[in-house]
Amino acid sequence: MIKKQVKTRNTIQRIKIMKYLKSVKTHPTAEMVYNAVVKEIPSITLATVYRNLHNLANKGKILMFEFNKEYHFDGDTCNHQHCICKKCGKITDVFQEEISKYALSKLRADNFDAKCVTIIFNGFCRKCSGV
Amino acid sequence: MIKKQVKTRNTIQRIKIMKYLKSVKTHPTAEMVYNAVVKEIPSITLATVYRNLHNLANKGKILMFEFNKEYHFDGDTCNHQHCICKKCGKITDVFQEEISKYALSKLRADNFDAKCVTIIFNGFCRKCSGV
DNA sequence: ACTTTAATGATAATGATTATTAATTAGTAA
DNA sequence: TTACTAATTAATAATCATTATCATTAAAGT
Repeated sequence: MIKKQVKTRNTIQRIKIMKYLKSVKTHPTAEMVYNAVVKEIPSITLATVYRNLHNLANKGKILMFEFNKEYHFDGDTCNHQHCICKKCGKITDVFQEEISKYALSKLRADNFDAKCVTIIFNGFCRKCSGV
Repeated sequence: MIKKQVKTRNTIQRIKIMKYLKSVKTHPTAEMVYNAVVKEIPSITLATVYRNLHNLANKGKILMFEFNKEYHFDGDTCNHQHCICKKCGKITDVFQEEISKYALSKLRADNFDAKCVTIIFNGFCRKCSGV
């Protein structure tokens, strides 16, 4: 059960991508990340952005979730939750760790070793709830 | 705020799709639903399956969520949770309504009108946790 | 400086989902 | 029963986010 540690390299591409995600409070898609980073590294390609985002997510350095057939990335790996508006798709953060903690502590699933919980509130944002 | 009620029709395609989802405890993709239903209605197409699945999900008659770039459907709309194995992708059900109830009741989000919660436990199933 | 191999850039390929459109058909009313 | 209307279908093409391929480049250790 010894997992061979593939050593990673801190390329400027990866560093810039990471830095961008940390600087932002949104939940950008790969393309949005690309649009931001390409300003600093004109030669970077979308494929490289995807590669690095997956790499970072696998290492647990960023979060990744799917919505509307797109991956969204989050530089904040602290235990938080999301609200997604069913109408406009806007994603906002909720920082209530007790909700995740409760879920994990109450889970009774003998055949499953839960590492973390994804909690998404589905509903309507202020702007869309009156429609 | 009067939403025009588009009247739907109970086509045999829709009925068979619904019946299949109710008969199963898995979380099939559109293609899996197609493979099952095409045995009874050989002329049905994948596009029709997609159309109906979206239709049923929009009406709240089935649940729908994304995983591994695919939509998964669930004929059970009761408040339950899911466990997804990070390794093999297996999805299993958890029926602990109190977890969802707690999350919804504790949520403090002034600008968001939450209708329901999606709770997904990420980890490893028995078979994969020993690897 | 030299070596190793992870990572990149360029590009093609993949594959789930959606759009289009003419033909059907469920549901309703005559 | 028959006719009517619009929802739905089957067939098919198109979309587009993501992934694969591969020759080249460049981190990071020696």
